Amino acid sequence: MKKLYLVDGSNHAFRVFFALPKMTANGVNTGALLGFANMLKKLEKEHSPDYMAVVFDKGKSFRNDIYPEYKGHRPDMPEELREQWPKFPDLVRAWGYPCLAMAGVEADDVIGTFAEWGSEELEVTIVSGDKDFYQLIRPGVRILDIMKDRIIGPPEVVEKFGVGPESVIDVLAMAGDSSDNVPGVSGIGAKTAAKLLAEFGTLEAILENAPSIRGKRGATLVEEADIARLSKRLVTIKTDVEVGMQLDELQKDRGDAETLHKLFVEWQFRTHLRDLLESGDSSPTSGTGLSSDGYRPILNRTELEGAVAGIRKAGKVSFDLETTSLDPLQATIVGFALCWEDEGAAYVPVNHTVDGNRLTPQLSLEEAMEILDPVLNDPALGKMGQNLKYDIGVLAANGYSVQGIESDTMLMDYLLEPERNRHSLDDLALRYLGHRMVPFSEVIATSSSDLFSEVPLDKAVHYACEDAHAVWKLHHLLAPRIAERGLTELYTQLELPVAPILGEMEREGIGVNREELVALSEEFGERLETIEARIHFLAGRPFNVASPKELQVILFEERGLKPIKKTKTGFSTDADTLEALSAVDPLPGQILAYRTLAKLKSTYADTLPSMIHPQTGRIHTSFHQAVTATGRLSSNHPNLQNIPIRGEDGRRIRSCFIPRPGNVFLSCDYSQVELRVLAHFCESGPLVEAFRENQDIHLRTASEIFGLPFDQVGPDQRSAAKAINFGIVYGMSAFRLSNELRISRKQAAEYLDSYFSRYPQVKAVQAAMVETAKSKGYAETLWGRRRQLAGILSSNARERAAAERLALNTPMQGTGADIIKRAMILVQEAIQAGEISGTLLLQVHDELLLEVPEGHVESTATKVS
DNA sequence: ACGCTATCGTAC
DNA sequence: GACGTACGATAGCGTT
Repeated sequence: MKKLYLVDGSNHAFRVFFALPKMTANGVNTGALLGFANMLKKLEKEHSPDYMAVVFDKGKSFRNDIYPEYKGHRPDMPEELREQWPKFPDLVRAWGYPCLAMAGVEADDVIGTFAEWGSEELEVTIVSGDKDFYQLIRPGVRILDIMKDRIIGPPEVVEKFGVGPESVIDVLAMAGDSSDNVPGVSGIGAKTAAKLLAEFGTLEAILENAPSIRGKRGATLVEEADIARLSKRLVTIKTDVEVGMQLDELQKDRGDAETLHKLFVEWQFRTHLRDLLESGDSSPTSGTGLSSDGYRPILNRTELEGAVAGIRKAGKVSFDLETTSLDPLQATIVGFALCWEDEGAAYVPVNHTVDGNRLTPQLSLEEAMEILDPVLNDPALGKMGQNLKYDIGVLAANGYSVQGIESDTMLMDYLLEPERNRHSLDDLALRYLGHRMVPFSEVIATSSSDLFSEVPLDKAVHYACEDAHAVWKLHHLLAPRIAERGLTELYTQLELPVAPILGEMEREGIGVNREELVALSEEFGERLETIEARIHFLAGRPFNVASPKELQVILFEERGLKPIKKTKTGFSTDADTLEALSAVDPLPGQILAYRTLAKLKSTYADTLPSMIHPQTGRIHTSFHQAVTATGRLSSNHPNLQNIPIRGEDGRRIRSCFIPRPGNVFLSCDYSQVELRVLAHFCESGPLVEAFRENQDIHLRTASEIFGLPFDQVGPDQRSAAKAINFGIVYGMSAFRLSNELRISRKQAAEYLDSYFSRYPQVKAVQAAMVETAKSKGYAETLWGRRRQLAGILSSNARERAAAERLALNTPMQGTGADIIKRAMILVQEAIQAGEISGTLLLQVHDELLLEVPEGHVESTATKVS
């Protein structure tokens, strides 16, 4: 039997809107549309309908004529959804399904009519979460709640209403419906209605026999008989609407792949785009995609010189290196992809091989660079790429330099949407160009080894040219958007210059004492064994101390300790909890000691030696410039931004980092950079004064809050003030402060009140930041770096509060990040100009670590600061 | 065997 | 529930 699916469009639009977090693409709300598209896809995939229609409501219906208050209590449609409303039919139609909305009736009635028609010869499924539809259930008609993956048939109806589908209307008529504002009979709910129906059979019979029903209920039924009959008319779904369509028209047509493609690009629906492009319905070159027509190899000097002439004429070029490794220190350059025009690109192989033998003909790296080097080093010729830090790094490792860096598409996308976690070229091409790039894995699969140098030349040309081509297109698409949003200075003066500096720091690496780390690992291992034995003894049996799950059993079941807080899956055993429990039991303290050592051993002492580069003998971290939502850098493999500093054993890890002989580490850090930023925003007041007069900032805060002169502030008061200062940066609540300081919530609230009364400018600045975020939809730093705040207008208080904290924190953390990036550029310029001696090694958010020749420390330190 | 999530802990 | 930004280790569970 063929299957007919009738989708309640309005119902799903609302449900997905509330179910999904708010989303925007280019400032336009798209969350509900994405949810709807996901629903359609799921329906197709899991149910493969033969016939289908999507039905929406359209204005008021005949029910408002018979009862003006019908659906009268409904709040207005949220603006974010209203904005998306007209686009649902566009989506459905482009997808290929019929989409209806009829004036005068509701979607329910149209669906009811189709269901009536179809029930004879088709298996009808009504896709909705609305219980009103239960009345239509019968053999051949069922309900699907696709969001809960639930199919509703007669048994489920009985479970919900206590009656079969044939009596659902009567139950609804008596019980009413508060969301639709159907009155029903006073004092009767679904339970009572079902009981009455069981006794009398139908609503009419109940109303006829109402005078004989004892008590208040009988009287009410007599009084409200007309209301019950009205309610019945309201809840009864019509099944005889003049829809002006035939059943066989409810079929999927070929759809409009081009429109669908356009919509998906506009709304940035990546997975749907990928599906669409993979299904082959839309030619990959259609729309804004990329054409591979003009991709060509360059195999000799004459052709490369021709290309250079083209580049000089164009004034700019996008380039991409193909290599054999992601590590610039190990990578062999295999070829150059170049693009200097809207259509077409070229690939210059320099180290391609066929089964290990050098391919002929092709230029050597030296020959190619003879011709390309003048281009790469001509500051007047703009160079653009994707993550140029890498390409420049590889060139640098091979002794070549690059000048005239004009654009990096990864950094552009990062400035446009810093909260995104993917800024890869594949992702950008899909989002902005609607183009699916050939994945590297697919290209490499055509080679006998996993080296790009072994990839057949035609495949290599296509892959490499596509990268350079996509960068060229993306640059021209995104550069105006950067300018529109006032991000040009941030982009050209901050992010672009920082990238090659990060590359240099990565290649420079940092020295470590391998033997010392290994010795520490051994020592920690022995101490861990001792502690573990003690823990097992105290627990009375052995168990996996590293398992929070097992630990929960030991602490909260076997030892009967009182849990302090919960996690998603059980009771928390985190450090705060263990510390609190250690007052009443010796075991938690030992667990804490175990955890601390285990962390130091596994994360640092064991791992760092394996990160030592085989060629340089140093550790080369990766700095990432397009990861954090605020503009900070991140570091991994290993993360050198979280090397321990607190605690004796932690400091021993840190001391394993060593400068080169004859050099010393010079660490230059900002003091309270984020509070300084806040002071800058405040313009005046005690915070500004404190920094101007170079006071101990926490001491000053304590003195203000507690109304004491500096010399009478106690250490506890200073640390309370310190906690508040930290809290200010994060947008902390009184609850959290009370936890932090182990004081009552009331006391904490008093501290905060006292703080804000002494620092009214801070209060005002914070209010202004939240206000700006609410009106603009994003937070911004002093230099205009933006972070979209999706939840800032949310009706969910918790989500909104979280967004408000981001609105406070992001400008401070982000401006701090901007400031130190600026410092990195200035320091690097000074080093290059010979004004200071030394090398930048690390950036740790508010700190720059340099390696400086002994004897130059003082002068360098002075100049850096 | 591998990948994902949860929990925990390190830094600023 | 309740303080922002990261990265990474281990456990434990589900999928291939």
